[in-house]
Amino acid sequence: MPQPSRATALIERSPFFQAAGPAAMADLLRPSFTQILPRGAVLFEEGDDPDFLHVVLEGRVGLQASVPDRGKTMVELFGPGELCLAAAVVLRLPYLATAVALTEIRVLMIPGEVFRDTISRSRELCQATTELLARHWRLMVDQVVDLKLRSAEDRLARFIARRVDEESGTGVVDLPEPRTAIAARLGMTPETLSRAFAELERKGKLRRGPDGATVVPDRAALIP
Amino acid sequence: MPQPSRATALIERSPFFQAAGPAAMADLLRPSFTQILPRGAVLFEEGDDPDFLHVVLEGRVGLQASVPDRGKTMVELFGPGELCLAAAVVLRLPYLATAVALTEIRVLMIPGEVFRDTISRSRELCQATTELLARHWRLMVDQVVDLKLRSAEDRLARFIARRVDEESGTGVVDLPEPRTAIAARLGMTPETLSRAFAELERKGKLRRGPDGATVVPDRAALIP
DNA sequence: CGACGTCATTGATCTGGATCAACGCAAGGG
DNA sequence: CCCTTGCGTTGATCCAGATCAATGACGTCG
Repeated sequence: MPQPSRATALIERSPFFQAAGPAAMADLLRPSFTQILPRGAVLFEEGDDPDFLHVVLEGRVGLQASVPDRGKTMVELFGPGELCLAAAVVLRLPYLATAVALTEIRVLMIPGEVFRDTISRSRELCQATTELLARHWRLMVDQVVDLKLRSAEDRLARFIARRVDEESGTGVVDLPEPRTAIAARLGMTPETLSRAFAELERKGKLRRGPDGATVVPDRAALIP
Repeated sequence: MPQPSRATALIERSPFFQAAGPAAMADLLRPSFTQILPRGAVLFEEGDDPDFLHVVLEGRVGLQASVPDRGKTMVELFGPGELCLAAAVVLRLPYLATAVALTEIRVLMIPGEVFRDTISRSRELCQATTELLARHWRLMVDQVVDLKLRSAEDRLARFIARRVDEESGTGVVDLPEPRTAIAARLGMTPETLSRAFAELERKGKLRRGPDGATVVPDRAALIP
């Protein structure tokens, strides 16, 4: 059995598993396992049936949607502690997007059947799921508002500011996912992303750290 | 008691109340009431606490978000049978958008406390809510993909096509909400919306009916 | 009934970001 | 060690859609 202790340590903190309660959590974890996948690996593809609920333990996963003739975009990025695509699993409906590992990742795989069974036994888990989906809905609302009302530069600034919170404290953020993925998530081309970075640096809102790391001198100045 | 029969008739069909089951439905409806509001009325405002869960019975409600200095957009439109903003009610968190009546409307008002109590008593209702939110999340994903990958004209075409389904059958769609609201929902200006309509008519994908109604000769030809 | 405010349409112009095109530079791979 | 191959950056140009401006079509109210 590959390090169940590390997996639980990471997810115990997450508000979702907190709300689900220890009993349901144990039920979910018993038949689950973790997997390590290289950058570029595909967790599942558009049209697949949702056999597993994936919980990101390390690295980043991107949810990629595509439209024939019009290319692909990144709908959402998931980091450590986040579950991707509860929606499809809950609805027992095929995924409508593809999940790709944007870095090397460690994921917890919870069998879909187990998740659905546990939901219909545990009231806490059901409510935790409801709240999780409610939060996810709000995130998508934010993204829609961003796309409709904010400029490319503002979108990038806010994206980085959110990462500062997550890694709370030091103004050093790392953006381990490829630029193309960030650009797609923010609804712009890699070229525009590159220019937005340059502009934020020029304005002193950002500095380029020693390795590739991004340094935010003043988080408040970043959010427009 | 103001026509409870008409209210139930309308919502009994909705997949949400179907899934919730008759018992939970009755619990929800007993302390609820309907209200009739004129176009332009505000159901709740950004920052308000969610005291009610609103179910649209007739007319259209728009969910409007605003960003200081950058104006407002319409995040989503809700029609008959749809519940707006389960998310805030579930999370007991202030609304992050404003709901406006885009036409004269009839809404069912379910007290937030009642909804939350019933959820924690009825497994079916909890699961129905989870599935509702999962579907809503998917709708927002669709909207994000639309905004990122499709042209203004395509977005309008798809918007109308969806209405054809809802009113299934005749190719006559009515768009009772003001053009400005549709434009905002689709992420474009009223001017661009107007030109998109003109272009679809020019291509024969749309015809202007006797009154202001929109006629779709061939739904399949509309979806790009 | 006429004045006015609101909203849709149409035309002319402007611009943010896309597209097209090099180029630099690290990481494999022979 | 050199030669790919794939990203990210930078520069030049283009275009979908925004913005600005004017006109028309209704309702509503004095």
